Amino acid sequence: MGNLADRIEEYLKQTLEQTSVGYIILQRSELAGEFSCVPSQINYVLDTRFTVERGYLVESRRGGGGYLRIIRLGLGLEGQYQQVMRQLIGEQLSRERSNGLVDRLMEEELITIREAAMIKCVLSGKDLAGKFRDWDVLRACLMNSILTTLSREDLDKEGS
Amino acid sequence: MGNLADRIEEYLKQTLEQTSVGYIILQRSELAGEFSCVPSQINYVLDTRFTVERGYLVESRRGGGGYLRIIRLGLGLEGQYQQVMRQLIGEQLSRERSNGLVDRLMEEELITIREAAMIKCVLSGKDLAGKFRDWDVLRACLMNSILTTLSREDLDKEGS
DNA sequence: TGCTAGAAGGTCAGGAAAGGTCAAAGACGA
DNA sequence: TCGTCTTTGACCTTTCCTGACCTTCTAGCA
Repeated sequence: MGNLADRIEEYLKQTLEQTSVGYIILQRSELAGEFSCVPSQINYVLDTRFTVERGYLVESRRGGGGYLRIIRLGLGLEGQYQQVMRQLIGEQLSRERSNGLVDRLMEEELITIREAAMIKCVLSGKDLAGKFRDWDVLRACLMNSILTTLSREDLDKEGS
Repeated sequence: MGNLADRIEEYLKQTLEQTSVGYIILQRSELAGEFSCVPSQINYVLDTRFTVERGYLVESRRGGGGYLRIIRLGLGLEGQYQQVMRQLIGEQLSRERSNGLVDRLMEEELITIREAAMIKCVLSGKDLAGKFRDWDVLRACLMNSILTTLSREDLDKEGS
């Protein structure tokens, strides 16, 4: 474990452990400075270790005052569901199946009625009949995005 | 939020919150003085943060006795906001604009933080880069679907 | 009335301050 | 030795901030 990427990964995960808000914010160049490496090394670590599959989401902003924000995705009760769901989704997703999944999420009280309605409506493709092909592929992508958002630890169902 | 533009934005929004008339009037140079920056910085903030998508209108007048007036567009009840929004959406919708709209819906408390995150994530198109063309058209369609759901009277924000 | 100075705000280009991308070189294990 | 993982550096894009210069409006004065 002497290698740089592993050490940076370790450091970030430890910092993430300690926070209660579910995310950390940092500056790429600053972190690179601490580890005496080039900034792009940080991207390498983020790209390879902090992926959605591994339970993390990374947001960033460029320009003056820019930052990186690493968000923890839940792996608890809700997370288990997620993994199963993702397997069920696969590359393509029909409307029937997506509706089924959404209903399950609602029954488990992982999403509200309103969220369910919104998701179903978006995935129905009603408003764009004919405009796009590969709608089943698109639906799978969208459903995945939604699941990722749902497991963000910095958000809870209560909302604001 | 160490950066200047964000701080000015914050300040203006707070001032707007506190007023009851729905707008504020101020002098560009004076505000610039308070933040110790050049006047054109104020324009930058107005141009990037107080756009129509985000629910603001800026009027101004030059010359002696000139001023800036920032108006917060109210969205009223009865689905008035829908009409405004739909006009703003049109046939195509860029990501910047959709993010503005979503922020606006959240500020108006028409959607929760979680719903906002979900919508943004879906509209970001991050997970399906390259897989689809006409993403701006698709985004417009999806946003319209979402608005439709939001206007359903049988659902309220509290959800289940 | 017509002119003009001064007092606003507007525009635009350039530089600075972030983060992003990509390919090539290096390191390391099977 | 081959292939994969790591590391680096050159170059790119986005966002922010400043300053020089422009336009518009009011007021005062001849």
